[in-house]
Parts: sequence; C-alpha cells; structure tokens
Amino acid sequence: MVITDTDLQILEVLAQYYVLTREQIQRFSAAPISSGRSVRRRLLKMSLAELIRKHRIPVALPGKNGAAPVYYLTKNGTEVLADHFNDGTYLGLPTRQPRVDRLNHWVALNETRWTIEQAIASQSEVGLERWINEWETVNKSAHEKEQFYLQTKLSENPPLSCSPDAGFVMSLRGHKKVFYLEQDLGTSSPKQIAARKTKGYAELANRKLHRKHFPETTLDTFTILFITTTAYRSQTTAERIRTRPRPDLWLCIDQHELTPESFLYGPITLNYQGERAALVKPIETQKEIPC
DNA sequence: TCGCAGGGGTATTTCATCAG
DNA sequence: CTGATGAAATACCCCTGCGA
Repeated sequence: MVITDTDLQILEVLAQYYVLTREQIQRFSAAPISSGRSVRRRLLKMSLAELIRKHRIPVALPGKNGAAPVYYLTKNGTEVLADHFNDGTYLGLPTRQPRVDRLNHWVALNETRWTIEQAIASQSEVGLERWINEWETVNKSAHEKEQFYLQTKLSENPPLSCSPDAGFVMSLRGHKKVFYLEQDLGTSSPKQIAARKTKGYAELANRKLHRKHFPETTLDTFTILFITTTAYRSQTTAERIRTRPRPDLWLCIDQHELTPESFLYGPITLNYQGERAALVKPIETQKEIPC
C-alpha cells in the first residue's frame, strides 16, 4: 500500500491519542479532512494494510445517537511512523487491543484532552508541558527497569493505590503545576467515588509523589480535575468530597461546560466549598517555592 | 522541443440507503 | 437525528503520444 500524507496524519493522531473514533480522527488532525466518507475510506484501506485496527465493538457516543467504531495503531503502523519520521520512540507506543469496557472511557478522555490542548494552543501565556496517559511510562528515556507509570501503589496492607486517568503539567509565569485527570462516565455514585478515590490522592499529596511523576513541577501541591457527565454529578461529587481527606485537591467539572474558552477563563470548576472558578487561577494564586 | 488532449489511477465528494 | 457504507460522479495528478 502507498502511504499518503493523509495516512500519515491519521497515524500520527492515533499515535498521540491511542484510541479514537473516525469523527475524532478527522477533527483532531492537524490539517482537517473535510469529508467523513473519505476518512472512513482511508481507515478501511489502512485496516486492510494492517497499519491500524478497527475495534469490533462500536462505541456509543456521548451526547450523540448512534455508535461508531474506534481505531488504534498496530505494530506495522508504529513502524511506518518510526521510519517516516526517523524516530524510534514511535515503536514504544501501545498497540494492544484496548479493553472493551474502557473504550468509552478513552473516547471521553481524548475529548477532554483535545479540548484542553485547544485551549492552550489558543493563547501563549499558559503552556501545556506534558501529557501522560495511564498506560504510558512517565520517564520514557530512563532504563527499562527504572520506568514507572502514573498508577502508584501506595501500600500493600491495607491496599492503597492511586490511578489517575491522565496527568499533565501546565505552566504560567515560571510556575509549573501538576494536574491529574479523573474522567467519570457516571458509572458509580459520587458517594462511592468520593470514598474510593480520595484516600489515594491524599496519600500521594502527603508523600509529594507528584514530584516523582513530574520532576519539573515547581509546586508542592497538585490538583485533580474530576470531569463528569452532568452538572448534578459535578455538584454532588464536590459535596461528597468535602468530608474526605484533602478535599482541597479536587475540582469538579461538568463536561458540558468544558470548552477551550471556559477552560481558560471559566468559571468552570467547582471546589468542595461549592465555589466556581476558572482553571488557570489555581496556578496563579499558589505561592510555592520553585524548585 | 513545446503544448496539449486523452488515458489510467487515485482521492474526494455526492448521493442513496440502512441502522440505532 | 447521527453515523456507517456502497456506488457513482467528479476532481486531480502524472504520464504518454502526437502533431506543429
């Protein structure tokens, strides 16, 4: 098969986001491809050429009616990218089939990520330094046995771990702050979420392990963005978190309100005291000692 | 050699149809 | 309604042959 520029574009987008629907591939591409039909056509050809794989389970799209297949890279696909860009790091990308029960999660998470990236790209003051997904090793360049993931086992007995869906660093006026992302799909109750997740993050904060994930940070604390499906869940979760350890770390966001503009200028987040604010504000107001 | 029409192949768009 | 898919139409690119 002849690899066209469009194919490379598609491969690159998949390399960055791992799992995407056709619609997302089309929208996230650097040079957007106008027709959905032509993208599907390319995707079909690339599937036949084993550069990508189409998951056999279509994903119900949030806020939409139908369902759509999702696509991910194969080993062949990463090799084409590595060859073309002469960059071996592509070979390390995950190419295994995503878990069926996580497909929705990936689609939603990538949607959030893209919105944030759009927000950052639209201005120059705030920067996005790094984005790490849960399956990615934090320190890719280190020796294999020294590599580790965002998922952190904090203690064996009692079992305590912390598994962010993603982590990223935003910079503003010399400060670099760590954010963890929790993408909620409304599958468990806010009460359970508050009970289950807060402990791990509190311990993570206590040991300042976010500095291990992101050594470049200049701040001693981090923020968890809890992106959820409805305003009600956002509010309820914020309330439930109040009585849990370190509620100050959490900010809840209704995904419907998350746009590039609102991400920067808010108000969009809800803290445990029910206050709404913009997102960049937490970076500005914290007076921490830089590294 | 230059200019250009026409052929072949591919990419893209349009249209029609089906499904949830 | 949105989205997938197949078929047909159209646009585009590259090459070749041919006459001036």
